[in-house]
Amino acid sequence: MNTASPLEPLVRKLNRHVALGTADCDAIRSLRHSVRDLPASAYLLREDDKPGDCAVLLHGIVFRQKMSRNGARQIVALQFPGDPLDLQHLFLDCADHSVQALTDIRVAMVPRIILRDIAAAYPAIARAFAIHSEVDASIAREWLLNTGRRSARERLAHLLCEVAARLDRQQQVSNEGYELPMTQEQLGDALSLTSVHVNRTIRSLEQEGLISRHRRKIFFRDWASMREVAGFRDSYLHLGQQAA
Amino acid sequence: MNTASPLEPLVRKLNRHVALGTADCDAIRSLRHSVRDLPASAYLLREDDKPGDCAVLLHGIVFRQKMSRNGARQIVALQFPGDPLDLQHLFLDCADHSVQALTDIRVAMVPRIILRDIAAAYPAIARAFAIHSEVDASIAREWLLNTGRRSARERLAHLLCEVAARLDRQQQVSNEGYELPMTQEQLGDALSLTSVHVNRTIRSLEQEGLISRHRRKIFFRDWASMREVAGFRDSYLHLGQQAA
DNA sequence: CGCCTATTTGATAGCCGTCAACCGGAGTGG
DNA sequence: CCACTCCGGTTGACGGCTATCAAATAGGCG
Repeated sequence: MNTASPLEPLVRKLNRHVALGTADCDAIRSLRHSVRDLPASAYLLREDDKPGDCAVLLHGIVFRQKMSRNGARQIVALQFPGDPLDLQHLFLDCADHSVQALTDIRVAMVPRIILRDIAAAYPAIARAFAIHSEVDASIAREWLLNTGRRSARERLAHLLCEVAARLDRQQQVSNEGYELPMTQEQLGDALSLTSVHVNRTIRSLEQEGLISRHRRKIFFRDWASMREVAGFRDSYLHLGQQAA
Repeated sequence: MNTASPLEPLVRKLNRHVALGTADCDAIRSLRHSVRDLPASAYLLREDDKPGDCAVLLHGIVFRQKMSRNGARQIVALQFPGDPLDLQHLFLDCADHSVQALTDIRVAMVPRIILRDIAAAYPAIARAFAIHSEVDASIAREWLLNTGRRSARERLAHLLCEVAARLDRQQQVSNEGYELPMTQEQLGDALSLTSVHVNRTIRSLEQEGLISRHRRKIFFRDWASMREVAGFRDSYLHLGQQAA
């Protein structure tokens, strides 16, 4: 078994929801690809461009964004290691949003056709891709609820809970804290707030003892209260499920 | 060729983006299903429930919604005739949102397994499903931008443009008007506004001569200005594309 | 140490929500 | 045929959450 493949994070992520066989896993590990390192704020894809190769995130954080005509930016999704970044455009020939590195990242570039082919050849992998897309869509719907119907305070708390829950699965949340390398302006763009208001809000959470911060690391001092403030229920992340 | 199948709207919709062969089309038309009529506001699926059979919308309009803990509702998607309504949950065993009839509707219920099987057996159909899901996800991202970064006026205009564009494809937009059978409260829930503010906003669009209304029918008096006000670009609907 | 970016803080303004009342049309029943 | 009812639409007054503008502080990196 070839566990040394750079694509191992993808295998782990896909295995989260579907029980892939060894043949499936090995097929993924053997995908033709090239590893590439990119600096923070590099673009992987720009809106209106034609999607090319598909990137799989191996290390770092990536965000998806759209711009309104008057220049306001909206971050519409965050992606973490193991996430395939181009399932959204696998069969479309025009990108409807941009994909950009939040931190320095490492990705594996896989030719589009290869990804399509492997899905066609391995039904379990096709299903894993489908589930991944479904969960991504579910998160987008929750974000819609978040920006549309929750106050700034709830919104911020909810995002912090979501990131913790998603990172937790990857053992990247140590005890009670994790690093969220987003500027307050980026947080604002994800939450549809201004950076000024993000600052006031995060500060109020801190002063009430719900979280504490050191550099860009965030510590949950009172996890229960945070979930309560956010109204956070993790069912939309579909974490528990092992195949359907 | 069995063009009399009730599932013809689904064939037409899937054919929009992929060139399906006759065998594919006939396979869809022959799907085991039962047609059912439901009254407005009937639930097709409730959040937290286990998804059962998959519904295909044949006639009428359906919306997807989520509720925040304090009872605020957010409509996260609209679906029109031909849309499969359960691709979002095809491989998930817990619904993350509710699906409800906006108008009286007619649906075709297809067993989940049958839908999965046909996708596995006919690659072109699997691709059509994937594309449909990708477009749905793209629309969700645009809604996120819409509620997050646009003013009430822009938001409303954008929704009106989107519905017109999506209905137009089905020749349900006569000349310059179409019926949008949503109450202002429902519009508010889709736009993250209150019904009061929807009223003021729609009224101002009307007084400026951009639209006119008669009952629930909306007429575009000045299509160009509407698009301009909304900052509407239809590329996110991926309408033009014929296969990838 | 100096520059640059990110964070923090204060004052002010405005969009939209909230509350409350009234209107108007469609269906119902007398 | 008309009164009643009910739901949705309309309107006004007021308030609050968040944006905007501006400036000072802090932190990271050369």
